[in-house]
Amino acid sequence: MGASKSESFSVEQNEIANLFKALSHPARIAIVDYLLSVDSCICGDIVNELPLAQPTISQHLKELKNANIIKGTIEGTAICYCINPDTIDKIENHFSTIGHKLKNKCC
Amino acid sequence: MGASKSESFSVEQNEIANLFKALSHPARIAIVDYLLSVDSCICGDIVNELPLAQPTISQHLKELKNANIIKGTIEGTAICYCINPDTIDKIENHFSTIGHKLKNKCC
DNA sequence: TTTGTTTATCGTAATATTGCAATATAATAA
DNA sequence: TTATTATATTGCAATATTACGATAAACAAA
Repeated sequence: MGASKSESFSVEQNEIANLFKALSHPARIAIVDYLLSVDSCICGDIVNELPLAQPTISQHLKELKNANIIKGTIEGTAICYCINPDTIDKIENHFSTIGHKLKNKCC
Repeated sequence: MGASKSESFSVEQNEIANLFKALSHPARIAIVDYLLSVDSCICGDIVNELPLAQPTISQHLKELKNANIIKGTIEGTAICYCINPDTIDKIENHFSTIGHKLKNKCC
């Protein structure tokens, strides 16, 4: 035992939990912050922006890509990453729904 | 090696990552879902609602409490948990900010 | 007091995550 | 072709998370 009992929960609950898991590390938050801070989507210097080794950043980028939080397209020799607005919308909607449900309660 | 290099990132980045970490497990999403589904905040039967042992649920509740996502107040012999709207607001604002930043870009 | 009920903590095994050196891959430039 | 540059993958050690049985703590009821 020790593994997450994900099969005991709904597909939706697992999906949203996986989205949050992708954002649950400060390095990945920093990557998202950086992608938002540059004007265009053309990047390829994330490695120089973060205090982590290249393989580590590559791994974090992979997790963000798997969760559909960022998209990467090949741009010559570099890869151009940018944020996937659809996924951001999805998370926004999740919290907007929670917010509405909370208004019908007192706490 | 192995441990997260959280000290390399900003306080804000660590804070928001910790919020997401608290929500990055389907059991904790299920707990939040359940708290939203009951009409009042009076609960104490979460253990019967989830397919996990009581110590495991107690541990998940503790993590949600530490992240300020839920609040617990003693209600006689049971404990009454409810969602902390301030923290939900905080996360909503985070994504609303991201949404606005994204509108100034093309992807 | 004793009993039952509810929640928390301890201890531990199974599993997952994190970080990086070494290496591989892919594409361009010389 | 041979560099050079950018990114990905592999392998592994360190650490963190997850789950739960056993047990404790707190408290109301009998």
